[in-house]
Amino acid sequence: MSTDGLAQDPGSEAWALMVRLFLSGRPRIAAIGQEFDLSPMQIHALRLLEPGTELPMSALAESLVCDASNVTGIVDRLEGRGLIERRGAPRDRRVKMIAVTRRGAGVRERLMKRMAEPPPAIAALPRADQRALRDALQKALASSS
Amino acid sequence: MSTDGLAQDPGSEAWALMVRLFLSGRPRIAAIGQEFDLSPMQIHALRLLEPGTELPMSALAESLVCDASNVTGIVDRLEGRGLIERRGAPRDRRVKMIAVTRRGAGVRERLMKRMAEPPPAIAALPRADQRALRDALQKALASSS
DNA sequence: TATTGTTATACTCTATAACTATA
DNA sequence: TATAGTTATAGAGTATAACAATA
Repeated sequence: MSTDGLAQDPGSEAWALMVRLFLSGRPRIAAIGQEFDLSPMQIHALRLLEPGTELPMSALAESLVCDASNVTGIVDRLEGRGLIERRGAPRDRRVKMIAVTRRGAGVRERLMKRMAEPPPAIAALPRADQRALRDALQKALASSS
Repeated sequence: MSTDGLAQDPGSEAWALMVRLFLSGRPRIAAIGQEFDLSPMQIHALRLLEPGTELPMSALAESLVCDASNVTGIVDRLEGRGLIERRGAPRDRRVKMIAVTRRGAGVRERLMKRMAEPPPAIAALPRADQRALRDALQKALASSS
């Protein structure tokens, strides 16, 4: 007789806890988005555009894991607010390179700083536990990426 | 001279790694949704409706962290597919209780099982690290919830 | 011919406000 | 009058298909 049929091994248990942590953090993410008046996808796109670099629309679509046709609208709205801009590519006149504007870079930096703040559940954890968490995650991501 | 201005303390570093893990896992979540032809919010709603229990629309709205007006549509679509049903409440004829149907319970169980599978990065981790991860997360969530 | 980005279309999620039927 | 849920509306994300310009 199992209890609820889930979470047998420590890996699954850890994963279930991470999902819970993220679901409970949804309001916080939404609130940060409202602070900057940016939708989740706009945040995601801005995050990908490091100042001083350019990305073609196609690369943006791939990183955002959505169809290229959606990127047109996402870029339109960010460009409409002066946060990013479309530039022509030197070799191929079909492609458009996307880059943050100076204003966009400022917004991006403040936004990234807010997003980087760990949620209360993590921040309140004793340093030893934070380190254990960090080390295990570092190991996990080192192997996959 | 700092490296990139972020991730000073272990808590922030751990959080940044978790965000990375979740962002890299987006395609996987999207793929699971497609398998079942369910949108993220439909998945979330189905997850909340444990078989044998009922929830009023208002409770669903609160748990989904969205306006009550949205729940009407989300419930409409799940009900249209026969996965959940609206029932009258005994005392107050204004409220509608939501519950999974027998078919919905079957879909829900298969769905939850797929979602519970940890991503490769976690699954490939040595058991000792999985346990360290689980224990730290357990501690974090115990204090906040 | 093939590819990059756009447009057109249709569906889902989102919030706000106005509405109904109860209480 | 207050509350539970609905409807109306408008904006944003989503995929598919058709299209223009360029390769």
